Amino acid sequence: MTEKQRKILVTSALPYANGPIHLGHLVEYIQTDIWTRFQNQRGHHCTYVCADDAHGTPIMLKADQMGTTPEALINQVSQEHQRDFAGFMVGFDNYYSTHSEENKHFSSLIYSRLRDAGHIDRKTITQAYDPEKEMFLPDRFVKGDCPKCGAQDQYGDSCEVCGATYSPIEMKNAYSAVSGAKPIEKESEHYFFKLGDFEKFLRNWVDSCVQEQMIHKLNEWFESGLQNWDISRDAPYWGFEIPDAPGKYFYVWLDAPIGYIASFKNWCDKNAVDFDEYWNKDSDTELYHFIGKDIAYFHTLFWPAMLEGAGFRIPTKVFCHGFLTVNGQKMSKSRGTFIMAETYLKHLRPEYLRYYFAAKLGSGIDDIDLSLDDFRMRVNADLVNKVVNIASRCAGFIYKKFDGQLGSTLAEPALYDEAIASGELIANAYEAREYGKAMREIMHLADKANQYIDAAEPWVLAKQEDKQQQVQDCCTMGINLFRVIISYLAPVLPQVADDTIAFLNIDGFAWDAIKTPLLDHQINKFKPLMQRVEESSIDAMIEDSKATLAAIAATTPAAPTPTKTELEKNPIADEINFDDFAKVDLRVALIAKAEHVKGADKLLQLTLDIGGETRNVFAGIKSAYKPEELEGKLTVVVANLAPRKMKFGMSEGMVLAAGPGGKDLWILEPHAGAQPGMRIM
RNA sequence: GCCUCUUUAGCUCAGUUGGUUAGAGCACCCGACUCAUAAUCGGUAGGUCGAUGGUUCAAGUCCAUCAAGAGGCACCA
Repeated sequence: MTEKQRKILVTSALPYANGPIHLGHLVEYIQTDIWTRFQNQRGHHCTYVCADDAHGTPIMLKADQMGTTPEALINQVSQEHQRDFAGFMVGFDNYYSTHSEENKHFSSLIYSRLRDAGHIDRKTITQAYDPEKEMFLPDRFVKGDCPKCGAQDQYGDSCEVCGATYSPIEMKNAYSAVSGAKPIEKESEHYFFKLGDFEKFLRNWVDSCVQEQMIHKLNEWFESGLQNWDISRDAPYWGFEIPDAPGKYFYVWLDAPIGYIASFKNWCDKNAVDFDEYWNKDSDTELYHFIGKDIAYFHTLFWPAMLEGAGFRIPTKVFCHGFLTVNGQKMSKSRGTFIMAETYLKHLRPEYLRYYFAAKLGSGIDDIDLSLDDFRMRVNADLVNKVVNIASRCAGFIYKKFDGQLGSTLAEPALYDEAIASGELIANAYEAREYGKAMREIMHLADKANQYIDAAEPWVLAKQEDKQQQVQDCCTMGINLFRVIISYLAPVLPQVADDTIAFLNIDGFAWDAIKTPLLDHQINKFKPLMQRVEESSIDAMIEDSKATLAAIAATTPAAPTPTKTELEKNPIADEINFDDFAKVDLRVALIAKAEHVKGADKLLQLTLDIGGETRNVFAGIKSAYKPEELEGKLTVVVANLAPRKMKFGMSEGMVLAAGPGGKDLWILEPHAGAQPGMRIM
């Protein structure tokens, strides 16, 4: 490599310390980890730091709810997070917490520098206040009825039903989601960061430092004007107290990105690295932040402005990625597709997901989809059937016939050169975060290798006494191609890479090492490097996910919710297509006869006329209707429901009714004019 | 409501600044092979590039409108 060694610091967004890591989070950590491993493999000095985002109202309240302290909560969550990241082989150089001395120091330092430079303003604002809990309420902790459409139980900032936005003060029947008390308005002085001071700087910065797609978004923000940013919160608040303002605390988003600095500083102190070289204003090191597109505002506006204003270096680039959908839809708890990292790891190997994400990731901000069937087939086909197979089919000959000794020449040097030559293309793709492109290129090489072995036919040669040398040579060729391919895949598959190092008896996978082929070299016995993804494992993971989430829901204390809409009590079922609906044959039915059933507490026996056919149906509506109220009326029946044998006879259909039960039960009745037997569509 | 992104073969995705018969992998079907974790190799087949208009000698590629999906709209985290 002619390139000089770069010094790079990368970060992933700090996960919030009030919940577990799920597969959506992992898109980012895996993306960043692959990039970091790639850079180091290339011989650069790339450091990857992260931390838990450990402050804010939600953590304070959750700890309160659980009867513990915020410190205890964030310590526990931090351990879980680190366990999950380690499980997915996300190799942070340092994983820290925003609740640290370093972070307190840098938060105060940056704040004071901004204040001294005149970038901090103070203003008194009116906010919702919970008189019972004696605390100010963030908008999302106020609930009530939408002032525009009247929808019940909406959040304090916007209505999910009509889409209106408003202030919690405007809501009707507002209540605190914390205590249930009626919030009052209360004034308080807040501290503001004057983002507008940096507009010119930011407009400049943006052009070179974010993806093209993000520039549109940022321009939109510029057009609508940069507003001052409220960076203070009143006690009680879980965070750092503002140095010159007792009772005021830094808003969690002020100290969160500073956590990048703090985590790095913590690592520098432990490893005797020069912190200033990386963070001084004139630093020539590189700094990259990998983030989700949802937090772009903070990382592309507030964050560079804060750094600029406080005299630190600014990020080289901010890389945004999209969100994860599962089977084409948002992750869903009821569908079992809201999969926690921990749950995944109980059933599947982390590298499967690392590869699948890599195969789908590009440099853009598009969402990526985890299609579980595709996941299984893709991983099996690419990694097991293609890549690992190369070693598997060559190693046996080398080990059995030649004592594990590779030959002294490459049978097909042109093919090897071609594989080496594509390294540049692959490296460029990794560098540009076009992992999908890199994976395609690598798989193309794997195809070439399998084609080569097929054409060389070592299994035929092996049967001929005078062709033994050719067997050794062509398998040596195959093993060398395998080594090249695994070298290219090493950032994505760290464990496979390590196992391959042991198998091939080599030092490692420095990027340029493969330029020298492995000849006259002793290798070890081949052990399967990766097993197939089984459909049953995926099914088990989904089931486990559902069970895990149900268990969590059961142990989480319900927040006070005075009123619930019908939809909240009983959410709409998963979407079906028309064909699914058409399977249900609904018919207008005339209740020809209705009578009590002897010995039944809840049932009425109905004789239904569905136009030329009568049905006997037992309906559990005795608590709400008298037989004489029903006779002669029309209703709706599911006509193709399988008959069910009941204690009192066969029930040949089901009458449709709504309501929770008891007296509150209402059967459906079509408008006048409908005729028995008509199909309802 | 405003905005961003996505929509290409059954599935998952590529398609550079608009230019000859739209590509890959997987799945399917046919054939070959048996070294390999029932892997591999060859071949066939499969698309009016979300819809409708428009610009152009020429559009998957540009413009407009519409539809579907994901997401954002900061003083929420």
